Amino acid sequence: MTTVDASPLGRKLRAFVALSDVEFAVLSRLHQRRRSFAAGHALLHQGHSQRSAYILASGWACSYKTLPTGTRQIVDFQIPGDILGLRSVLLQASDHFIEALTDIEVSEVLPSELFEAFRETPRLAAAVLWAASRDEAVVVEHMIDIGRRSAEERVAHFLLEMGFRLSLVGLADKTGYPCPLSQFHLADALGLSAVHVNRVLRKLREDGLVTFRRGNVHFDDPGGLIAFADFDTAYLDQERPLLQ
Amino acid sequence: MTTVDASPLGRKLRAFVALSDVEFAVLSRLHQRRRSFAAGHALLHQGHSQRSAYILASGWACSYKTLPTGTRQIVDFQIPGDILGLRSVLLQASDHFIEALTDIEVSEVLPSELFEAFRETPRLAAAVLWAASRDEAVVVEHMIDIGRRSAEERVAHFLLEMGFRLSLVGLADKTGYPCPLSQFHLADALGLSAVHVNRVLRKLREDGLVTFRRGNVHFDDPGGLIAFADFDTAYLDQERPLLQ
DNA sequence: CGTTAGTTTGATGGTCCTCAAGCACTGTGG
DNA sequence: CCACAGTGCTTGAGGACCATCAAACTAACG
Repeated sequence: MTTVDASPLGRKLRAFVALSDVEFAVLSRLHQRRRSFAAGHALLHQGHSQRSAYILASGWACSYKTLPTGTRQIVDFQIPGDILGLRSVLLQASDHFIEALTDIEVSEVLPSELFEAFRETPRLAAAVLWAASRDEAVVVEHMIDIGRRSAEERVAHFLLEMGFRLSLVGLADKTGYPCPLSQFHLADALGLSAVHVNRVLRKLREDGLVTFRRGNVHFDDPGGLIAFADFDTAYLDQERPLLQ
Repeated sequence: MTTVDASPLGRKLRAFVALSDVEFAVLSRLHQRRRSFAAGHALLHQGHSQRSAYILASGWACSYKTLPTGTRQIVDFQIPGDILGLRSVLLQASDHFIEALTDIEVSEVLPSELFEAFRETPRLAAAVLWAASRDEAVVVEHMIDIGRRSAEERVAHFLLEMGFRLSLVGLADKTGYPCPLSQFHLADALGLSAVHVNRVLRKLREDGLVTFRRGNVHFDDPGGLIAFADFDTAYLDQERPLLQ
């Protein structure tokens, strides 16, 4: 059972359902096939039909789509405890790319194993559906960022969101977190140009709100930043299990 | 069984799993509690904890979030066959609003019924997860629209997407479809101002690509529009059931 | 026939993009 | 030990795209 206890995914799912011993065991089995990938490795190609999903154990990844013009849109970043490629198991073909941003460790899950696990323990299916819903909520908030917030609010909101998500798996505290993203990554995620991201980061730093530098995010004025970005954790919240 | 056969949701889910008689019966049961709402009725309030999900039988709805500045971002439009408020059943509280755009008919589904259905027929859970994944793919494409496409491409892409989705439930053909949206709706969905939407629609009409007027979308040059918008149906596709 | 919601068009300006060039840091090979 | 390249960061100048403000117009409806 320690395997699951130690896994970020187990921790996440337990926030939604109180998992029984049997369900724990089934979840453990999904963690069997451990693999490592180097930074830059593509786990999933747009347009290919896909065999596996992955549970991210350590490192950062990102999912993105590309346009014929060569620009790309990063849809979301994945951190430990997140499931990679769930959608591409269920849909016919992958409609996006997934790439390791750092060296990562994952558990590979075959579609058959996933469906078999659902068949055995429907509550686990509900829990995975919950996790997928939460991911969608993140994507939606991301869309609000791009559609209706100014560049400055957008960057502030995004840095806070990643901080909150990382803190749920013990990878951030209130002062900040290590962050492997370049300004180009931020630009591609937030629908901005890298040049403008740079200017915005400078502004936020000069205003004493947040410092993004040398692979680290430091919240200089957490309260001020939260107020400025209108950051509300409701869409990320998980206070107590919903299903007993 | 005719109930399910006739329901747009049944049609949608059968594209993913070949449903057995038992699964059909469970799905029928979810359609029992039929209700009607008038245009403008709010089915779901941001911040409230939610009791029910709804399966949309007829009419249009939309989900959106609001910002303190008073602006709003429409996340997606729902058409017959779509599930409303699934996320708010699973997450603690609703993080968005859902509103009827036209008079609508829905089947109300209580969370307990949904979980019970999952327990009885895990394949139905997988099918619902598939439907949720597809909805997320739509939201993601929507994000690409806002983040990386010009206003003109964005409007063109959106009109094509709705056409394709509607055609899957028999509410559109290649020449166009009836559409209850105002230019304000388009603006709120696409991250534009209503004034600019108007100018873009005029341009698309003058270029002979598509006409949006008096509650109707008419594709004047479907091929040209698809090319212009770089529209690829991959993310919406459902050619054959994945699970036999 | 007044009211209201939605559409259309014009004028002005701000946000953010693009292009361009210089800087800082890191690792590599001569 | 020092070019040198590569990657990412920084700053400037000019301009495009789209927002905002404002006002007239149309259609529907009581």
